Amino acid sequence: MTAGEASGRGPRERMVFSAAQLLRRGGVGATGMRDVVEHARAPRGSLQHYFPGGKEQLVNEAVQWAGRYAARRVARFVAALPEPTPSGLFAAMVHQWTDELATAGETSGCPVAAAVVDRAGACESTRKATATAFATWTGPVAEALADMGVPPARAEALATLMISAVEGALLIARAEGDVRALTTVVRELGPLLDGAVVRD
Amino acid sequence: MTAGEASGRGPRERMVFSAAQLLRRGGVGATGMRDVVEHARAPRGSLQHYFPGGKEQLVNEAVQWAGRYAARRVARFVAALPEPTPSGLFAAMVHQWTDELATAGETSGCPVAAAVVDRAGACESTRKATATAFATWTGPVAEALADMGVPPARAEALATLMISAVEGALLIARAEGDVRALTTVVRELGPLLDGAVVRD
DNA sequence: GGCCGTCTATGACGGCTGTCATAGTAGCGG
DNA sequence: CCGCTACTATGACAGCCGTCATAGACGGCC
Repeated sequence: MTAGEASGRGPRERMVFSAAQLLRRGGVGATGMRDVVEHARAPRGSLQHYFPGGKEQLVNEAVQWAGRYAARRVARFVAALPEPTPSGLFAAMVHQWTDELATAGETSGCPVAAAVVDRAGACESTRKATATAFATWTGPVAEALADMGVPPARAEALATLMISAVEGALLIARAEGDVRALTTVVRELGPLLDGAVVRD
Repeated sequence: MTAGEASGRGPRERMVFSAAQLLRRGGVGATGMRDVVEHARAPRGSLQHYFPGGKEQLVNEAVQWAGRYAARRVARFVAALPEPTPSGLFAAMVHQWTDELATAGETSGCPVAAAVVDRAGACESTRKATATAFATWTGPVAEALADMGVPPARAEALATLMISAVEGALLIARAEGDVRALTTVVRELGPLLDGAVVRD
């Protein structure tokens, strides 16, 4: 979700991308439509053209985009891992955020989490969008675990645990302005994850 | 954080309580000052009297209150546990939310998480308030683990892991409208927690 | 009674928000 | 050149927000 991710694309995709970006730092309330347009360097008039459903639609698409993005990341991690282990995958997933906090000194959060916090109770369509986003994120993780030798039944559960831990630790890390919680979670959860692998 | 928690108290404490309550469901943006006053059945004029620092102060106090509340809960769990084990404590912590979702069919989230998502990047004082809230929550948990036989060095780390897992699973549960993530996390993390106990 | 500190009441203000109405331009097939 | 579709431009609107100014009520204490 770094910069340059959406250059060359059409204005529509740039707006979705920018919305996700802005959601990460201030939540739904602090993310104005005008801000999105400006951040995406898109024409303002295009808003009502591409997103007749208004802010709700834009937020929903941003959330779904984030889900697909996370899934893509996982796939890339798995492909790049020298010798794939569950703890290695988990470390790679977390590393993305520790890096960001280390370089920028301040983290943005997860756009899906922001949508849940701000809209889950008020807007059913957005709630569903966040649910599918988590699902499209959990899927590849569970699949990767299964490929590493984790029994399929447990792979799904462990994937949920991994994502829960990441999201929670990210909250704490943002609060503390420090990567401590993220690194702690990686260290403590690693052995458990690797222990679920069944040698064959 | 159930109803009746703040009856009989002065209007000031009622407003802090109500703020925390409202933060849980819609985040900071959706929580208006007028809403807080109405929810607390407090006089509107008292706002600028008790909270001259405005919304920022009110949110900060609500967050700190939530931290103390969570710590109190943990202490009560520990006292009530028949035979104290780390997994038992963790299950009790999570049970509070599964209960709420089961009865109400819809969960509110954690006010501290809401404050982080909506204000961590914009308001330094609120960010610090969330950090101390997490700290006052983690403290009793780590202490309880140490009392159960977990080496103090690991107790702190495991407490962070537990709270991370709860917060993350709560996000997923709200998104899915289902307790699945919460129960999964309890089941998968339990053995790891109990395994950290050093018999003497 | 007069004063004062604590608390409450109420209306107004400026600013920002999402949304919409209306009009305009660009490009293309005919 | 016409007409059509896709896209953009811009200003206005109603509504809500947090904040503040001002003034009133209550109660104790000299």
